[in-house]
Amino acid sequence: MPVECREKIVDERAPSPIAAALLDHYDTHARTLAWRVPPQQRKAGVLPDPYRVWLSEVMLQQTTVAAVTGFFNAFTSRWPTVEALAAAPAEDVLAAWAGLGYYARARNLIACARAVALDHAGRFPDTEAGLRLLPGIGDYTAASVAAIAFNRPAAVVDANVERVTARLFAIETPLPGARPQIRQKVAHMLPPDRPGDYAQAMMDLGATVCTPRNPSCLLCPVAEFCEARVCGIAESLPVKPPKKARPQRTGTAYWIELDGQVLLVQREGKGMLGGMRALPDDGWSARRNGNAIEPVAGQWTQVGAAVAHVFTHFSLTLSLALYRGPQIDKVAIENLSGACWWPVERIEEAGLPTLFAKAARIAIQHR
DNA sequence: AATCCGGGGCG
DNA sequence: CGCCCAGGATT
Repeated sequence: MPVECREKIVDERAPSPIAAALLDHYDTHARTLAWRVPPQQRKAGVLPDPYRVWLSEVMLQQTTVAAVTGFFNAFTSRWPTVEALAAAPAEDVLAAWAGLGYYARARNLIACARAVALDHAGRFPDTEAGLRLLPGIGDYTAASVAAIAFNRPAAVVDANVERVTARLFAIETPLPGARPQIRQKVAHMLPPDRPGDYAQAMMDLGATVCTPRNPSCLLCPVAEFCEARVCGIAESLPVKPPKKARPQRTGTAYWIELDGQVLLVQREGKGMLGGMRALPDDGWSARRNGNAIEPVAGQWTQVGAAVAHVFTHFSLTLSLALYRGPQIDKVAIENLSGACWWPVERIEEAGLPTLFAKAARIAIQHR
């Protein structure tokens, strides 16, 4: 075999100096997070509980660490194992998820926990491919659980890693087109002995140093390797596609209270806020305004203060109407699909998504 | 490849 | 106020 060829092979297997610098920095600057094992144990080679890694990763999908931490602690206190979560009533899990958003995650979380408990004897698959087959686990989450919980050499690419990598290699191709190239760079740098720490080191760097705006290049452990910094274009990377305008919609929610109880409904299993408890409303959606038709005949009071709420792809101005009588038949109104009466004093426990929690708060002030 | 799906925090 | 975030499922 020619020497050049052998050298090339050896060169490709040489540890990436970037990964080495990242890991050194991680060893002294890793964030302390609720789902991580303490530094002492981590340095001793102790891996985190796959259940906790999976739960944290699902919660962290498009969601910040600050928003997740409280929910993670509440979930793991209440359901310490995947078997416990699998055995929980779905409505309890959905209610516990209320306020965290992207409720399909909660529905998939339940399905995944039950699949692991029933089909895998309570053990998460320890490979990327095995994990990828479970509900709610896509490319990113499969790679991250495989790397972090099982130390598998998986390329973990989230928004942090995309940003760090796009800057390190001055990749000016707009996302998502740049993803294959980014993924290849991440895989190429991957240190075979510490895939989990490497993934978390990249994410920590993106979260604390290589931030979207005002990156702290002076504090960056890999600044000397960063092509974007040399070019002075770090802050402009990665290039993202232009955002679409958000339509403005209007709708109405209805507060029907009788004997200290308020009428709630359960929303359809799919779509907006799917499966969640809610106030009855007039059918507003991202596509159209609500029809403002009251669910039952009677006297209604319009509350002046409406709820302004911003979703990912539209903004909603939600009006609120309070039922003022005459006294209605409790049984009759339960014909509304998924209707149930809920004690007003315990409204916090109903598991209302934030939009309806806001509306309920205003209704209680005005009743 | 596009679109749909929450909510909060930050500059 | 706009931008961002440990993305996945569906079409």
